[in-house]
Parts: sequence; C-alpha cells; structure tokens
Amino acid sequence: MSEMSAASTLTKKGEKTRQHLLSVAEEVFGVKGYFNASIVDITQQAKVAQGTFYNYFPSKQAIFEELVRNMSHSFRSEIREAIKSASSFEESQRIGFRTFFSYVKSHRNLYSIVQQVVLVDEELYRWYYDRLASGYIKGLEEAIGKEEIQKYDTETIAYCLMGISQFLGMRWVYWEDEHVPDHVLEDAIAFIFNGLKK
Amino acid sequence: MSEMSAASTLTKKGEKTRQHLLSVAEEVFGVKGYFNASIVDITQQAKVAQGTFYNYFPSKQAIFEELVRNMSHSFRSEIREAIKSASSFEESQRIGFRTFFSYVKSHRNLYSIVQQVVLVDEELYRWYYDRLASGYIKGLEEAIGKEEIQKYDTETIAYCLMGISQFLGMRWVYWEDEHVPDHVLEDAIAFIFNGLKK
Amino acid sequence: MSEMSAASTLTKKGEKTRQHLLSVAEEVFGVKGYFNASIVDITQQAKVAQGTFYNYFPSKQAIFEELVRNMSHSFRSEIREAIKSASSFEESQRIGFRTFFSYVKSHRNLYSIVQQVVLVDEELYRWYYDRLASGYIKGLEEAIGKEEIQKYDTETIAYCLMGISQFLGMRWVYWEDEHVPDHVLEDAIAFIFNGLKK
Amino acid sequence: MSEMSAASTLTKKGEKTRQHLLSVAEEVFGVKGYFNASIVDITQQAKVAQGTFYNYFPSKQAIFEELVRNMSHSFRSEIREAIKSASSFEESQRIGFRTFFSYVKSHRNLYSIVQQVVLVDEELYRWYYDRLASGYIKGLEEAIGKEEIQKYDTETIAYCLMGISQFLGMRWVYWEDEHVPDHVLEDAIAFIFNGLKK
DNA sequence: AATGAATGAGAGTTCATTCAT
DNA sequence: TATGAATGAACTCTCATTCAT
Repeated sequence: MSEMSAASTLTKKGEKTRQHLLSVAEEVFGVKGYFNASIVDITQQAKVAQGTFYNYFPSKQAIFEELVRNMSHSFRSEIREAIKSASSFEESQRIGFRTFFSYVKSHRNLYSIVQQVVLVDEELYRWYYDRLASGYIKGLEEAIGKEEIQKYDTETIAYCLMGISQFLGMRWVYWEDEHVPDHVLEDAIAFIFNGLKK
Repeated sequence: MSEMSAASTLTKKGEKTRQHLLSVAEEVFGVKGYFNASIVDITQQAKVAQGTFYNYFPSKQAIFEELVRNMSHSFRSEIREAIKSASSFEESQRIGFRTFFSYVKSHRNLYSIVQQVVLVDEELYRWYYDRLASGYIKGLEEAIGKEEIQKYDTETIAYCLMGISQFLGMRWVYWEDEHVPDHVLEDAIAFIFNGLKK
Repeated sequence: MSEMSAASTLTKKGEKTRQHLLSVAEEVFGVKGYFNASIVDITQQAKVAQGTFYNYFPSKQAIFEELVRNMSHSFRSEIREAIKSASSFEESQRIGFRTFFSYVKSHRNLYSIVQQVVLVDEELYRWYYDRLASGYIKGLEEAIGKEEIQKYDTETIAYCLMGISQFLGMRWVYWEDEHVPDHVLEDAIAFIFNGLKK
Repeated sequence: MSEMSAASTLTKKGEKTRQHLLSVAEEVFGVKGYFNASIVDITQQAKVAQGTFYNYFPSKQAIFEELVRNMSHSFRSEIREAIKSASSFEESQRIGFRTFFSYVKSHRNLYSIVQQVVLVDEELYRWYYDRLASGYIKGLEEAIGKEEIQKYDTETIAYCLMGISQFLGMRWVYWEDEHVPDHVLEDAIAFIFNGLKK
C-alpha cells in the first residue's frame, strides 16, 4: 500500500542494488512480458544471485507493482511539468499529447508494462487509469469553468481522451516504433477540439 | 467456418466436444486470464480428461487464437448486421456504438480475452485491430464522399474511435458490469459528432 | 510365444490390413526408433484408425516383436539359401558375408530395429543372437569335422564372426549408407581365414 | 575436466550433488534404459527434489551424453594405462582385451548405456566408436611398421576387433554376468593372432 | 548484504490403450 | 471389420520462493 515499501533501513550499497534491480526488471518485463519473464531472467541480467532479489522485494508481483506506480508518477509529473507554461486549454492539450507520445517513445518498456497490469492486478490497473483520468478531469473542469469548451460530463471525455492517446500510441509508437506522424497528431487534435469547442 | 482445419474428420460427437471445449475455454480464459488459466482448469470444467483437449487442439495457444478469431468475426458481423438499416452516417455510428457496448456486456469474457491477446501473440493482436479498423475506415470514407463529415485522415479517426469505445467499455461495462449509462453514451456521441461534422 | 499370434481367423481383407500394418510399422520403427515412434505414427501412415491397430496386435511391443522374429527368419533363410551351393567352408563364409551386407543394405530399417531390441525385450534380443549363432556354430562344426579349419571353441568363434559382421555393417552400410567396399570385405575375410585355417 | 561448462560457479556442495546425480543416473540408465528411465527415477534414488536435477543439467539427454563422454574417457585411459608396460603388440592386445572385459564387468551399467547411445544421439554414437577405433588403429599401424603383423587396412581390422570384444562382452559379461572364461579369451586371442600374423 | 543450493507444486503435453458404435 | 472419441497416467521441464551460510 505504501509506495516506498521494502525494508526499513538500507545502506547505500543496498539502495543501489535495489534500484539496479528495478531498472533491470523494467527492461525484462517490458521485453518478455510479466508472465514470460522469470526472476532468474532479472537476477541474471542484473548479475546478482537469486536470493539477492528477495532481500529487496517480497515477490515478483511486488516489484512489478512498484514499477507501475513509479511509472504512473513519473509520467504524470512529466506531463504536469510540461503543460505548466500553457496559456490556454488548447495549448495544454496539444503539449500534453506531444509529451505523452514522446514519453511512450522513450519508455517503450514501461508502456508495454502498463498494458499487462490488467492481467496481474486488476485493482492496480483501475488505480492507474483513475489517477490518470483525474488529471484530465481537472483540466476539463477548469476549461469548462472558463467557458473554453462545451459542458460535457468530464469523466466521459477523460476516458475518451485516454482511449485516443492510448490507441494512437499503440498504433504508431508501439507497433511501428516511430514517432506519431505530424499529420496524425494534427488530425487527432483537430478532431478533439472540434468535438470540445462551443 | 473454422479457419484452422484441425482433425481431418470429426463426427457429430466430436464436433460437440470441440465446441464445448471452446465455450468452456472462453469462460476460463475470460475469468482467470490466459496465463493463470491451465488446461486442467478447462478440462475439469468441461468434464473431460486432459487428453481429450489435445484431440481437438494442438496447444493452449491454439484454442486461444481460435477464440479470438471467432470473436472477431462474430463481433464484426453483428455490428455489420445492426447498422445495415441505418440511413445516415450519424445513425450508423450511434447504432454501432450501442451494439458494441451491448456485445461487450453480454460477452464479457470475450472482451477480456481480447485485452490479453497482445501478451500472447502480438501478430494476432494487430490483425484483430487492423480488421476492426478497416470497418471503421470504410464507413468514414463513405461519409466523407457524401460530404457528411470533415475530410480527416480516416485511419487516424478510426483509431480514435476504437480507443474511445474500448475505454468507455472498459470503464463502465468491464469495471462496473453495467450498461454504459445513457448520458455517457450521449456525451460521447455528441463529442464525436462535433468533432467530425463540417 | 506363438509366432502367429493375433486372432484365430482372419478374412482376406483382415489379413491384408494386418500385413499392411506390419510393413508400415517396419518403416516407422526403423526410421524413428521404437521409443520415438507412436501408434498414431503407424496408423496415420497406414491410413487406418487407431482402433484398427488393436484389432490385429495386442500392443505396441507385440508388433515390434513380430517384426523382429520375421526378420530373424527371413534373414537366416536368405543366408541359408545363398550358401546352399557353396562347395567349401571358405566359399560359404564369403557368400554368407556378402549376403549379410546386401541384406542389411536393402533392409536398413530392419537392421536398425535389431539394434533396438535390447532395450525393448532383452529376452528376445538373446533369442535373436542365439538363433543366429547356432547357424554359425553348425557351419563351424562341420568345417572342423572336415578338418578345414582349426579346432576352436565354436561358440566363441561364432560370436567373433557375428561381432565382425555387425560392426562392419554398422560402419559402412548403416553410417555411410553404402555397400561395404570390396577391399574392406577382402581384408576382413582374409583376416578371418588366416585366423581359422590350420 | 567436464566438457560441458553447465553453471558458471559451483560450490563444493553443488559439485557434490552434481556428481551424485551423475552416479545415480549411471545406475538408473544402466538398469532401466534411457527411455524407460525417468527423471523422477533419478531424483528419487538420489534423494533430491526434481527441480534440483535441472539446477545441474539442462535436460535428460544432456546428463546421458555427459555419462557417455565420461565413460569414453575413463575407459580409454584405463586401457592406455594398462598396455603401457606391454613389450609387444601381442602382449598389448592380450592386456587390452583383459582390461576391456574387466572394465565391462565392473561397469556393467556404463556398458549398457553405450549400447543405447545409438537411439539417443547417433552423432555421439559415431563419435564414441570413432575415438575408440582411433586407438586401435594407432596400435595396428605401429605393429605393421614393426612388421609384427600383416599389412591389412587398419580401420577394417579395428572395427573387426571392436566387434569381437563387444560381442564377447555381451555374451559372457552382460548376459551371464560372469568373467569371460579363460578358454574363450584364449581362443579369441588365438583366432585374432592367427588372423593378424605374417 | 549477498550467495546459490534446494525445493516441490504445477505447468503443458504425449500416448498406449479401451470402448461404444 | 473399422472407426475415432475418450481416457488418465506419466512424462519432461519451469519457476517463485526459502534457507543455510
């Protein structure tokens, strides 16, 4: 439940090992998938003994969940940071989308991991999208307050927007391993703004 | 009907067993997930011996793939049938969405299975969405031809629409096990049509 | 125990099926080996149902044993026939060797089967070589009686001769799938006759 | 010493377990045969868990092959050692035969294993006899050089000699579980020397 | 803190054989 | 006579986890 679980005290060396395992696990899970990846895969690639893994994480599922939570935070904070300077709802959306896709492009493994959460821990999966949605909802409510966009049910639109970015990311970044082409991004954003504007 | 030939000849009894296994597998995979479900789970629930399974399917993955292909067909043909009578693009979309959600509601397990395909066989996963997308694209091109909607890149919009339905289905049908509420459906459709109209 | 086991009465059609299975089994066992070959391999290649097999043979081992016994007979009778006309011990040996190697060359599968007997049924294995040895012994005793060769322990020499033909057959026929080269055959025979002559 | 590296590091305890498994496997394969022996047979007799087996050997075939290679080495080095002191070709042959038979007598299981190699891995089988043959050939060439024996094709004679020892070993040591009787050994050696001498 | 040996339940799959039709 | 559906025990192998050092 706590986001920094594990042991109460860790020496510097211990902390380093722990982080190393997390980063190796990110790659292994991303490439092989949660179910096809084994603890041995992780420990071998990390060049530690199997037992070492269990000094830092209580189970395979635990390290996976920690990765997901980490990703959720880093991803959302990156977006938050990026749209800080935006002066309008439209601009913030545009920046948000771009950031999302470039994040996905450079964290392909993490993106792949999210898709697997549903099979590992449904609760966590819902948590992940709930948190993500709440960011969207806040933005939408503000824009509605300022009468920048139509008065839709914000949760509905939030899920629409998440669906759109997820599927465009899947189609271009994940399948083709390319950046989402500009004309695609422009058409998608045009579609969305037409859909939202008064 | 089946895309994979399997055995050369199947008696009536054999065909029945095979269908029974398929239907039990649908439930088991849907509930437990592909990786957590075992052949024993399927054969026990189907009340046949483990060996019987392998008289009809060469592997666990094979039966899973057949389920996905079956679903792809039945789902798309149901939609196709439903929107036959629609007199405008708008009406066909509205009917299409409704049909999608009611299909998901009554085939919860199949829906859950699709989400897992990506982890089992990525090729099949792409095949599934490619086929689905091509249906959307055809409808969009027609509507553009008739100048009912704006001239967007149709593939982009197709993936947007698939993303939207997927996420609304996930949020209300899959998580809450309810029908998508009317106000959600209406807002989503309004959003989409505003987005598309000239 | 009886060499014609199976059913008491067989129609013509039944007898044909039975022979067909035997001949297919010879190939399958020869190529894949007893343990790697399955009844399905045999019935599929013979184009009959699995159940049909058990109408004619009580078990996998039974058909294998019948093949071995058949081979033992046909092989020995071929040799016997061939050396009938020989006018001296030396000539009969020379003909015997040639016949052995050409038999092996044209019945590669049967030869391969013999090598497996030891793992399937040790008793049968000993029976096979006992019978073979007794032919050699008879010939040797005769030659000793006629003072054509030295007075060795005939069983010992019989096993020496069987070992020699077995290993030469293995080396040239089985491994290279060629006829035993003439110079090999000549050297082997020279070695043997020097060894035996007074 | 081992030709296959297996794990990167093995503690003393690990090495002990590994050797124990090898020695138990030798007995199990020797008694039941490769195909009739299961990993469970080995681990139960070794009193370790099934999983332990796979900590040391990647597969059933791998441990079998290692046994064969070990045997090949130990057997040949024992012979080599034994005939070191021989002052003539004749003496070395006599000692070699005796050593062969006493090796077989005290390593009945290993002997039985060799007979099975052909069914498990034909390449390994040929390797085994090639190596063995090359020892014989070297001895024969030397003797020919010294004009101690006739000028035969050495490979042919090597296979003859291997066949002879194999079959005598089978007949007396393997089947009767006795030492090869002296009169058999003497007759065989007489036969061979008559065959070889000038 | 780190190791790696040991575990054992459970996985997917094979196959000789039986039996009702 | 021929069929092929059904069986279930047995197989090889995997892997998350524990524990003594």
